[in-house]
Amino acid sequence: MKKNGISKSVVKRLPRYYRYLGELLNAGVERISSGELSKRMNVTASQIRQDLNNFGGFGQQGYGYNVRYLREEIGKILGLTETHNMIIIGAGRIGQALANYPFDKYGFHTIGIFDRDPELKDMEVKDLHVMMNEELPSFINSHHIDIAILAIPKESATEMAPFLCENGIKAFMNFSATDLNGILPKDVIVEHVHLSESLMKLSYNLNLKKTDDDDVS
Amino acid sequence: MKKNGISKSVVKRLPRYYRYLGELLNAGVERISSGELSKRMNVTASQIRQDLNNFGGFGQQGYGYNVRYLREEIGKILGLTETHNMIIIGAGRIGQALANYPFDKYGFHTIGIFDRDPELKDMEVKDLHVMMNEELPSFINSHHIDIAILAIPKESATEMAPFLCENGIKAFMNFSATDLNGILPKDVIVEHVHLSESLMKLSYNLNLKKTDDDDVS
DNA sequence: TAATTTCTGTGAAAAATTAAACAAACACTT
DNA sequence: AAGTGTTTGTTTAATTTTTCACAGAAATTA
Repeated sequence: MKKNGISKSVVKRLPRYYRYLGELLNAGVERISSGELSKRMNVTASQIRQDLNNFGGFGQQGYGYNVRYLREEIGKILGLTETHNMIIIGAGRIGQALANYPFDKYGFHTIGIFDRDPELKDMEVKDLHVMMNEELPSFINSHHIDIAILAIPKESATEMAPFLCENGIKAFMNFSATDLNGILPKDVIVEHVHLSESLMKLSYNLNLKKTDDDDVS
Repeated sequence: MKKNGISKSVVKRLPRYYRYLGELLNAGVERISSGELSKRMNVTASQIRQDLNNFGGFGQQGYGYNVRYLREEIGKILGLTETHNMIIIGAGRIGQALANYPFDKYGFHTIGIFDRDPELKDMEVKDLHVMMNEELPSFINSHHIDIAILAIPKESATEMAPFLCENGIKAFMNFSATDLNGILPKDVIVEHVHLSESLMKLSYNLNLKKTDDDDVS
């Protein structure tokens, strides 16, 4: 559950703090108290203070937190001070959409997009040209890749992920409907985006509300 | 945190059980014990049994769980026995990708896709034609819509979401970089997919590993 | 500059989540 | 048909997460 003393629950909340602080900064807000931030974010002030104090004391009694400074510090914690190179595996609609998504804003740069379908070879996606999977090893070898985004079906993903690991990839953002369980070295990092499962959660809550409403009537 | 006695943590795991059971079913596995499933899923057998027993006793001592039956029951709990109609707001790359995503497999049908850009009007997306936002109220009124997928920037989302609520939408899958905090009726359900934040979590873990590795050397 | 207010950092309490343990129920074997 | 082994449902314990509470530090005010 924990790694390096920081719990997953805390880490999950950091990007959200980062986002809210960015919005405050844009709005010209210079300082903010945990109490005020808690109101905006709908969490307890105590949780904000506890979360931040996992990494150090960024605030000052009687003053609160300096928005710009705190945001920068969280950025450092999240590793956003350095840029990350990414490749996208799969040049279908999802892959293309992700290639055009403004991840660059946070230093995540897509520098290659790959597919196995020869029909797609050289197709222009954003400012890139689709390459073939065969070209992956040499491309990975000649560029520093931090993250591979898997925008392919699960059958391909279970095949490609270990292959990519063998070629040096250490982190994945996985859009396929599999957990890649047991097929990757344990030090490889995977972040899952399971879209169907998000919808199922939504469906559960809809279902629940319907039942509750029925009870009332 | 809880609603109807079932905790969010449990609900979050249900779709994953559902997925694994589907795979087992496809593999022709008729029955499974919590112990065996726990090995495959990398969770404790105790947690599986606890989770399931929130909804009833689906297993049998000395036998385990019937895969098909358990999957069906979880499907019922998740509300997958009935179909859900969805509309997609935003016909950009993300919207188009989602329109073509195989959500139908689980009963989620996209029956309309909308944009505000007149250039996109009538553009064909999957088997649909892009409609203009102005047509939303009448469309919602004449169709039963369960879920609206927000595939638009945050500025548009904060504008469209309340508007859609006024027109009867009760649930959102939100891809924009906002929580829609405080602008929606409290009974409206929102499921967020924050792609940038997923990458930030990944970045955090990469950063952490790098630091750990440095410590070792 | 003294008084008052604000607000953090932190230790302790409460709540929630996860894991362990085991009795009872059933399946399977001989 | 009795005995053995398996596996659930459930209670109890451990752990984790969240909230509470407040001393003390700094800012602001008078």
